[in-house]
Amino acid sequence: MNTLNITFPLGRSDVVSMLQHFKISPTRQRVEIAEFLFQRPQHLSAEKIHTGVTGEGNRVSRATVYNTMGLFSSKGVVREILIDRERVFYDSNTEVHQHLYNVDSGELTDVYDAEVDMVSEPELPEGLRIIDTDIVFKVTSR
Amino acid sequence: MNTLNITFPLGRSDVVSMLQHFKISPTRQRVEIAEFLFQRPQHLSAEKIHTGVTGEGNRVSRATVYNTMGLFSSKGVVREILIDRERVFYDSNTEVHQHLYNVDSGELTDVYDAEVDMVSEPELPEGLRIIDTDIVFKVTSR
DNA sequence: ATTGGTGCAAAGGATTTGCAGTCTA
DNA sequence: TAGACTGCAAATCCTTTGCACCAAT
Repeated sequence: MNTLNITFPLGRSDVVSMLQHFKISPTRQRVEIAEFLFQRPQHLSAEKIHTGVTGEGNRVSRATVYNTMGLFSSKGVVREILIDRERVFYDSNTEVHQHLYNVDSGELTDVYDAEVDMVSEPELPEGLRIIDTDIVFKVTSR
Repeated sequence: MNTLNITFPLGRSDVVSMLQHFKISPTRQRVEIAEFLFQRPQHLSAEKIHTGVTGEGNRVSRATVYNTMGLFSSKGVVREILIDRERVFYDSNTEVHQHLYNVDSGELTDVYDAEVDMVSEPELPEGLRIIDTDIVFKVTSR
């Protein structure tokens, strides 16, 4: 996966070059969405993104948020996380890392423990290649 | 996680004792659903389960399928898999294993490579314990 | 002009919920 | 009889889609 080293937060010009790096034309809406996403590493739902971006005084439709996040995911700008039954989360943290999901609270946090990287890849059928490895530790306090 | 060694397929009496083992009262619907699930290790959506069970001549409502699968998941009878944006899958394979998800076809297959088990667990905040570790390798043929 | 991008509202579809009826201890 | 369970249909709510308008090359 084509990732970048990011120093949060990213300013407007950083965001623009990032989008160009991923061959995405930096329209106003996309830049505003990306700026919001890369203020810090975070896990956001489409709705949160929409609220956040419009809350900053920008005008972006819900449909465009979905379009844009679909585009960003497919290009590798963000990572799609499917953990919560309710909705999709988008992870603005592009570093290699894993997730801790608290099933009681729904809270999702990052894990960086180096040892996890030792996971060896499975035998793959001909012609297939791994594009992403998702590791989620489900935890409870009960 | 409280798992059992299962030899597929499970017959009605096996299913009944399994449910009792998990402290689930074996109603007619639950037994029929479990029988369908444990014919073989498989990944099924709620809709597929409903179609399959009623197709065998049993009468179970969609709501009961959802109720039952929620109950089975919470008790550890099956494992919930959230990979497909569209719907939840339930895994009747309770052995420790990982998944290969073909993003092109949506196909989900099991992985048993022993090496993957070497994954070490992350440092956990006080009072939390891991109840499940999900590892998904996303693959493509493109 | 053509292509790509956006916005709005409606549609779609999986899952949940309310509630009445049913079974069972 | 109480409590657990089920079924039906309506409601919910995230996400997608159809389509008209706008922007940029």
